[in-house]
Parts: sequence; C-alpha cells; structure tokens
Amino acid sequence: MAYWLLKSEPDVFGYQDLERVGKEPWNGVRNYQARNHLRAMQEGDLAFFYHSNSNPPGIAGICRIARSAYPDNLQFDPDSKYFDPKSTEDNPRWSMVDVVPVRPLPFLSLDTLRGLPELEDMPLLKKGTRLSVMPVTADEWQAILKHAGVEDADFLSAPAR
DNA sequence: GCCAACGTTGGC
DNA sequence: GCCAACGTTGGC
Repeated sequence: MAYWLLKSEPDVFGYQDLERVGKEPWNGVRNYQARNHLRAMQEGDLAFFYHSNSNPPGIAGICRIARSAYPDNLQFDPDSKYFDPKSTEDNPRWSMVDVVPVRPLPFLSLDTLRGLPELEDMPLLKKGTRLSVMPVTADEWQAILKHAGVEDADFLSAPAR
C-alpha cells in the first residue's frame, strides 16, 4: 500500500466537506506530474488531506483511495473551467480517483510540519513546489502520525465506507 | 528547440 | 493583495 498527500482549498472543498459527502471524485487536476501520481494510486491507498490557501495551511485529515484512476469527467464538459478541448473520449488526457474520508487529524500546520526533521525531503516543504498530489514515504507517514499522536490501529481497523 | 509572455499556485 | 516560483503556450 502506498501513501499520498492531496491538497485542497478548504474554502472550496475541505476535509469536513469530504466527511459530509462521504465520497468525492478528485477531479480538476491539470498538472501532468500530479496526474501521474493519481494514475499510480491503488484502491486502498491512504492519503493526507492537506488544506492549502488557508490560514493556516496544514494537514486536516486522512482519506482513502476508494477507486483507482479513471477519466476525469470535467475535461469533457465545455461549461467547466477544467474543460480541455484537446482531450478526447478515446484518449482522455486527465484522470481522477475517488476518495473517502477515514478520520480527521489534530490539525498539523505547515509550520509544525516544517519542524519535523523526518520530513525535510517532502516536496510539500520545498520552496517553490506547487504539486497538488504527491507521494509520501512510509517513514514520513509514520512520523506525521506519531506527531499527531495517532496510532495506526486507530484508523486501520476503522470500518470501510 | 528556444524563450518570452502569460497564467496559476499558494504562502505570506 | 502581493509576488516568487513554476508550468504552459506559441511565435519564430
């Protein structure tokens, strides 16, 4: 199983919104590197839900990949700002996955994350990185959970939604 | 293939 | 709202 980090602006769609709706297609990603990460995701992978463009930014919860990559519906919708006229049904350019909530976390601000030496290699903390979907190593995952005071068993045994 | 112009991200 | 950093576009 792999670990990931997904950014979202809480003013648009935050972790609480994911809890409310129960399941969400992670559409609108229009960056090739981020898309490739989406395509590498497997059902059952876990991801941190990160709040960007907020005050303060940081990790708000954990979610699970409920469906691996399939074509992003918005690329075919002329009314969507994510419409891509160069994309075709036969050869879709953009992908999305479905995510479901697992549990909220005690909020871990970006500042707090910067203070954890185990995370110094995370793209999230590198200057100038804007990647909205990125892998998280097992060591980084564990370091973050440990700092949050959360044990694996607290959510790995949680019922699937 | 280069690179200037432009648009976007996202912390502050 | 500012702006640094980065990605994309398109003329040449």
